[in-house]
Amino acid sequence: MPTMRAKLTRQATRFDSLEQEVFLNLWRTYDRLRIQEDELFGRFELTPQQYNVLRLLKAAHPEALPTLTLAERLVSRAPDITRILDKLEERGLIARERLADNRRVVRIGITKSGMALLGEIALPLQECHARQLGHMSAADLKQLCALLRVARDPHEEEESSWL
Amino acid sequence: MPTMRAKLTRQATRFDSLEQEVFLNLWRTYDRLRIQEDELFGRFELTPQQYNVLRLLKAAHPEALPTLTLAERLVSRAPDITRILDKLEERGLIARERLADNRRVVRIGITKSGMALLGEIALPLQECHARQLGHMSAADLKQLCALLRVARDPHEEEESSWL
DNA sequence: AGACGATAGTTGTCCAGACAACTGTTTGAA
DNA sequence: TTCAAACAGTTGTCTGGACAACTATCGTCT
Repeated sequence: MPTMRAKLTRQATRFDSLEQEVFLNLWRTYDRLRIQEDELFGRFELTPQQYNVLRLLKAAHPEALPTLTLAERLVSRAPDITRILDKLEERGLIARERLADNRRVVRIGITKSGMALLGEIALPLQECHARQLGHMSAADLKQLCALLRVARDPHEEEESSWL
Repeated sequence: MPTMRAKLTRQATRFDSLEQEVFLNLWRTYDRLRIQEDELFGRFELTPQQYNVLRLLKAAHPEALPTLTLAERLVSRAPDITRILDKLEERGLIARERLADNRRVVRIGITKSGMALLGEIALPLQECHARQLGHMSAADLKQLCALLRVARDPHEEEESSWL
C-alpha cells in the first residue's frame, strides 16, 4: 500500500512546477489520443489537419470560404495552408474559385466528392472517439472541456474564431 | 451582391459529439500553449523534445539511460530518437557510451554542459509557464491534471513509464 | 492618374516526425 | 557449435510543419 503512494510522490517531484506538470500532461494526453486519430485518418489517406479543413468546409457549405479565413479557423496553425489545399484539390475533394470582383481572393468550397468522403468517415470516426474517450462520463468530459477553455482563454485572439 | 458578407453568421459550428469537442479542445489548447514553449526553447536552439530528453537525463543523473529506455519515457513518441540524440551530442550536451558487457546497449548521460544549459533555461521557463497557465488557480490546475490522466489512462501501457 | 502601402495567397527552403528496412550483438536451442 | 531468433540502435526516405521572402491585386492619398 505505501509502495504505490511513494511511487506517485516520487513521480510528482520530477516536475519543476504544477504548471509544467499540467503542460506535460496536456502534451502527453494529446499525443496518446492523436495516435488513434492518425490511424483512422491514415486509412483514408488524410492528415488530421486535412480532415479539419473538410469539416470546416462542410460546416460552411454551401458557402465557400476565403483561404485565409479557413486557415484562421483551423485548430492548429497552418502556415502551409496553400499546400494543404493543393493536395485536397488534386484529389477533387475541394474546389477553388478566384473571385471576379476581387482577384486576390480565392474561395474554397467542398465538392460532392469531399462530402461523400466525410460521409464514409463519419461512422468509423465516431467509433474512434468512443475508443479515445468513451470511458469518461459526460460530466467529466464537459468539465475537461471547460477547464481546457479556461486554460487557453488568454491565448485566443477572439474566442469564436477557430470553430 | 452577397459576395462575402454572410460569413460571421456561421460561426456557431456544431461538433459531431462531445468526445470530438473534447479532443479538438485538447488539440487547440495544446497548440496555443505550445507556441509559448516553442518561442522559449527556440531562443536556446532546442526543440521541446530535445529539452525533454535533457530533463529526463537530469532526473536520472548521475545514472545514464539506455537509448530506448529514454525514448519510452519521452512525452511524445520518438522514432527518430537516434537523430535527436545525434544533435544533442554534437553540441556536447549529452554523452554516449557503449556498454562493454553488452555492446548492443548505448547509455546516454547528460554532460556538465547540458546541466549548465538547463540551469540557464530554468528561470525563463518558469516565466513561460506563468504566462501559459499562471491565470489558473492551483485547484483548477490539479483538477485539469487529474482529468487529463483519466482521459489517457486506457491508452498508457504502463502508468509510470513516461515520467 | 501614379505611387505607395495594405491585402491575399504562393513559393522556396529547411528541419522535424513517421515508418520501415537495415546492421551489429547476444541468447539459446538443436 | 552453429545458426536462427530476439534485441538495441541506426539509417534511408518520404511527408508535413515552420518561417520568410515573394507575386499579384486592390484601396487610397495626393
